[in-house]
Amino acid sequence: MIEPYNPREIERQVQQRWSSEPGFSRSGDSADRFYCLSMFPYPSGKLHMGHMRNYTIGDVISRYHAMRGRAVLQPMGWDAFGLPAENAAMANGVPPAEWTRNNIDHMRSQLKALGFAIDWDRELATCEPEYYRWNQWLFLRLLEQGIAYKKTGVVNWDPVDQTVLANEQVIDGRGWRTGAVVEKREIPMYYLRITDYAQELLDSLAQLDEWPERVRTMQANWIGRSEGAEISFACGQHIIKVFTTRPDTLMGATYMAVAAEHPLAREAARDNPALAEFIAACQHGGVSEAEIATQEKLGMDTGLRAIHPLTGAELPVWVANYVLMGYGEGAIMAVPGHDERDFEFARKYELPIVQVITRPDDQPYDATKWHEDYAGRDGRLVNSGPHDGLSCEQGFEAIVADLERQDAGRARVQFRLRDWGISRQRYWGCPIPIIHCEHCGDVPVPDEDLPVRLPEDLVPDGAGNPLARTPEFVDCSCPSCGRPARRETDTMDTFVDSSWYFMRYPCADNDKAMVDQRTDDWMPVDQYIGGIEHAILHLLYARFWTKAMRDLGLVNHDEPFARLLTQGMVLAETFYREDEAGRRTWYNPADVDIERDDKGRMIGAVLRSDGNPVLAGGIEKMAKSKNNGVDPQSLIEHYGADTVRLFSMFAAPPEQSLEWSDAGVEGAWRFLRRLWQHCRSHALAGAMPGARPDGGKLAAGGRELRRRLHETIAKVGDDFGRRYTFNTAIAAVMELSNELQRFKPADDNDRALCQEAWETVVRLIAPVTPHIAEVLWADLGHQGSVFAAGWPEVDPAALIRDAVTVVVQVNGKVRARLDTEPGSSRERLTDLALAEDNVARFVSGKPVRKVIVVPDKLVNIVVG
RNA sequence: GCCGGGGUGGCGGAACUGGUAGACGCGCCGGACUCAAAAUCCGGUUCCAGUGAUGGAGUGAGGGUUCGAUUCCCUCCCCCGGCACCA
Repeated sequence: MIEPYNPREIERQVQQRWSSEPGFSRSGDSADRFYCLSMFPYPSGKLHMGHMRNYTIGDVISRYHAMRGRAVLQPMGWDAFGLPAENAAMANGVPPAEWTRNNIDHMRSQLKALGFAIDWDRELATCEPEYYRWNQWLFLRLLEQGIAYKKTGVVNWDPVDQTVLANEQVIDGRGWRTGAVVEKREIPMYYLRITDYAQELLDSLAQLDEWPERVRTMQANWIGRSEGAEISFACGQHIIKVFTTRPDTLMGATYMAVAAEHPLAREAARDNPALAEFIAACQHGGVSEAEIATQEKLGMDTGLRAIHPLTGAELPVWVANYVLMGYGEGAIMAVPGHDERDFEFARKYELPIVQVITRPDDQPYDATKWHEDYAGRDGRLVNSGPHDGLSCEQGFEAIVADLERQDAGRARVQFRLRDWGISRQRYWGCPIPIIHCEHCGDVPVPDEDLPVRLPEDLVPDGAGNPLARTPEFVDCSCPSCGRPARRETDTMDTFVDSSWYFMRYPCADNDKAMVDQRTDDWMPVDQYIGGIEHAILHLLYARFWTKAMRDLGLVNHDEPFARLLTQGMVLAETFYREDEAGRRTWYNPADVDIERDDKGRMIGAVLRSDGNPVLAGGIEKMAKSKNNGVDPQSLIEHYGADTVRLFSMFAAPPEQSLEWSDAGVEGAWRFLRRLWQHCRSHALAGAMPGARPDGGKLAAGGRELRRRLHETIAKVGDDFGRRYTFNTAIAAVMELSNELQRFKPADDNDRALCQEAWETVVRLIAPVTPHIAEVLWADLGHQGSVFAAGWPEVDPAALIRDAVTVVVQVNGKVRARLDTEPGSSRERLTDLALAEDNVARFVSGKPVRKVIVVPDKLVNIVVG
């Protein structure tokens, strides 16, 4: 009698064994190292499905490489600073530190229950002084290098709460708590000169050939290198500097536009109340690019006039809300004839539009309607005086040369990328180690005084930074002159914390240095896994930080992540009811029963508790707001970790979004139970560990099974090691297992085949469902961990086929299939194909014009 | 608005280099077992026509290249991610 599959019991036992004997080597001594890193989680309270999926992917890859004999490092930590802890504090009055640490404890135990082979000795949390002191230390080094510097920046200001808001706290231009119209406000902040690295960050994307192409494209577009010219326009005593990618259209410039924050706009507003009012109005609304790009284009004439550097013509200078102070020079030369935004603006304010580039086929220029080709570079210059007739490229060169002669401009490269503002006016973050002294200015905290510790007992209330109201933190003496001084109360962007945590894991116990030799030994990360939502910011900052550390001589690699896998989101069905006012109440899918028609289509759904209907709201990302989150914890308790891991790897390839399905989990559970039953019944009949069949003595069925077995080894190894398509790997193991379960051994040689096959199935599935694999491996007669047993080898002799199926098409449509010996000649395949009745039917009476043969695969007969 | 990705049966997905569309799983239908139900096992399952052999249609829509297109090219529609202070 085989005892039933009881995951709770076996997972507990196996995890206990792993805690003393992890099953695979993590020592850093091996030359063949593999650093497998998953993005560390924000400790929000409990593990969600996205985490579960992310870390399962990492664990599968780690365990696969361990079975291949590599020393694997798979660490875990906590991205523990950030806004949600402050929000929780406001809601419950609990200090962020306490809330965060409780969450970490809970989530750590959840990760352990999932059986991830994490090296917990290296755990770190960014809110611990032992970690963030090195943020501060490196910041001071960057300050010495001039990479860190101070300037003003624009933030969202809530005039009621008197506080700076994050972009996500601005909803339709209003503060989330107060509903007050948000204003833009300029404040001093610290920046990092990531733009100094823009060219290298762009160039070295080319060496990241194991990153998804789309991530590299997004980063390249984000960095946004453009070649153009810097041009100076005289405006009274002032010079307006602009950057343009189209100096060839300079003769079409009909006005200038400056940002509302531009010094010239402010000066012009001093004695122009209407303009001052307009500039003030431009301060309303949030600072995010999406908000600015979608707002209506507005502008006002400053009354100032700039001089065109080549023609001497007077150009009106406008203030326009579509010009960004943060990009280029905060001013543009407007060429409405050939720039869509300028065209729209010029039409609206009736500014002149001049064509200076011809259209394709010399079509006439229509200044009443924008055409796509206006922005093209294929035409020739017109209305451009001496440059008429030049191509855009030649015009570019000629006009830049003119400008250089007059000292009014030069060719220049401009990046879209802006310097990284790291100051945050928030409590729960890493303090910026600066002391403000009335006499000495901004003084760095001396290294020996690091870390500047964040007080952990404060509770934010939404109105400003509580640090600023804490004299014990703020009041200090100047390190330079010793007189009373004030400590900086801004903290660092949490992207700083996450820009180097992966370099700390290898040396997490070092309290003397930020990184040491072990960091160089393990870096770069061989495989990094995380959400696609981090494709730009986090990954770009981490790349920059790595290069900055390299230039300080701290590490010797250029790029932190050799290979990147970006996982998709986890989605679930949503259900709701609507009251008379149109307000929706959302119900968790776990509490809803689905009604189906006889084809399995959903025709309705009812709430289990009251039996009344609910409406389906479509499939959406799991979120609190839609109450469609499925809790991994309850599933683990019900089915065990292996089932949940198996389903999440099986339901979709990792890069795609994953639609959660309880029925699908049930299917994964059934598979594991069948595996358990059949594998154990084989073992019970007499395990023969390590036995292998004599291939020559197998009957046709056995040979077929053995061929499938070895094909599956090759397929699964490729899927785990190269393609990372865990879903197809699992499907292949399922197919093999189904076939094996149907196979009835006739003699001892067949039983040896069964032993080989079960040992293989268990090892192939082990990275995904490690607990059941360990137990079945022991049942098959083996001592020690399945992860120490190594990955199965493909026997090439087993792969040889007796027959192949060749498809026969007539004019591209399948008309027959041939079972034939492999390696048949073109002629033989053609003859066999034409001899098929159904093929003859479609060929008869028509001349054969062509026959295409793909050996062992396909014959296509083209007739008529 | 800008940048990036996606769209295949009732559902999740497979088809890796242009060569059998729908592997595997779910759901559904039928059967076995059972006093009965659950569980389990066996069979069927893209749609339309046909008892069947088979035929026709079919990978968001439209067009193109090709002997052959889910795959390559063009136009369009819809959904999702990012947009620098969510992480």
